[in-house]
Amino acid sequence: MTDNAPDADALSAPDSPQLGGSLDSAANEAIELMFFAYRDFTDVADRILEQHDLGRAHHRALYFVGTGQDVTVGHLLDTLNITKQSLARVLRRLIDLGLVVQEVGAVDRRQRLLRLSREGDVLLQELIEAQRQLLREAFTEAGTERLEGFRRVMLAIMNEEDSARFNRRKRAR
Amino acid sequence: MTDNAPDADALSAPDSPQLGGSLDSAANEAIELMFFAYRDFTDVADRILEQHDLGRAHHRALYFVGTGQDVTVGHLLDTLNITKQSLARVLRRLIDLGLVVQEVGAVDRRQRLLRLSREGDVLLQELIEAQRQLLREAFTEAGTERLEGFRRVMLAIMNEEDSARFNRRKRAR
DNA sequence: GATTTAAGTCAACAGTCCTGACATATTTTG
DNA sequence: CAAAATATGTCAGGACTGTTGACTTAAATC
Repeated sequence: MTDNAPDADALSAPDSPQLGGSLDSAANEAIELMFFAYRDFTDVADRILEQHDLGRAHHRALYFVGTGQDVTVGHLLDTLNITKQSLARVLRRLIDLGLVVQEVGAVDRRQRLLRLSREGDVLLQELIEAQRQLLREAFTEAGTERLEGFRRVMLAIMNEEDSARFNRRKRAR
Repeated sequence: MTDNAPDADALSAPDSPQLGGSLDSAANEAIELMFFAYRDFTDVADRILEQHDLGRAHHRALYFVGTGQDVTVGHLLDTLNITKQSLARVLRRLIDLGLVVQEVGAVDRRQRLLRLSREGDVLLQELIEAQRQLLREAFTEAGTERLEGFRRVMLAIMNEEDSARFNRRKRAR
């Protein structure tokens, strides 16, 4: 290997110049894909939430209460990465509306186990179905053989903490 | 083909029962992938923005000013889907900080053409590089052969207006 | 010259997030 | 058992981002 061999850089750098460059332009493109796709993905739920005078924060709380088991306030704080005060306002509203109910924990009576009421579940299912429909159509349009690529890349974008959380939740299903 | 042939439903329904069910569970999974991946994707930029006392709204404005050409206030309003007032506050700050500069439009003097100052470009490049790095690593981890699947699904998730906007921007690059 | 368009601004309000402090009940620990 | 730690709830107050609606100015267009 001489100093000016074309692949001298390729071996010392993390990626070959070509691959690195193509990864870069793919990443540039993906920055916009993330922005627009996420916006449209949340939009379909936002339209439903509007009719109930609820926001995204309520959606998130509703979602993780409804799809987890033995969810406590602490679990939610952990999953959502927000402060107690932020969650309290949102949870208070959901409880006052009768969408979420609390029970004193059986093993640890300091805990408040959260679960959805029937009305809460109806709303959550409506929200989930709207996003599920969008995604089903997207998978079909893109070709279901491309689903695995999408899954793996999204999983790789997640940090370790969140991918661990994701896998825990998936295992629990 | 008889009425009770196994593929009778498959042909009349949008999806076969099995495929529909597997699409549903893939979509359920994808709902969480979208949530966690987007959060971690924005987090890497948020950490940089924090150091400059800027928020996500500033990031978005900076991004579309910096990556577009002959960007006017109207274009930005259109792309970001927010109100004039919301944008005004954010843009004012960016201009006061000297990150964005305005010029009177040459063809239409009512327009204010927006562009980044050198400092604005430095910051934007720092933000883009942080997200690009995350995505490069994700692509490598997932395997670059999976990139196309990711791209196509994300594109299919976008609504028509946004995918048209995305393609216009891409063509312009 | 009248109308439309692009942009800037003002006032006011809502939702979501934050920090920090403090109270209560309950569990765990020394 | 008393002390420390934990789970939750709440108060005060501040920041950012989004909304609506109305009005002004300047320039382009009809």
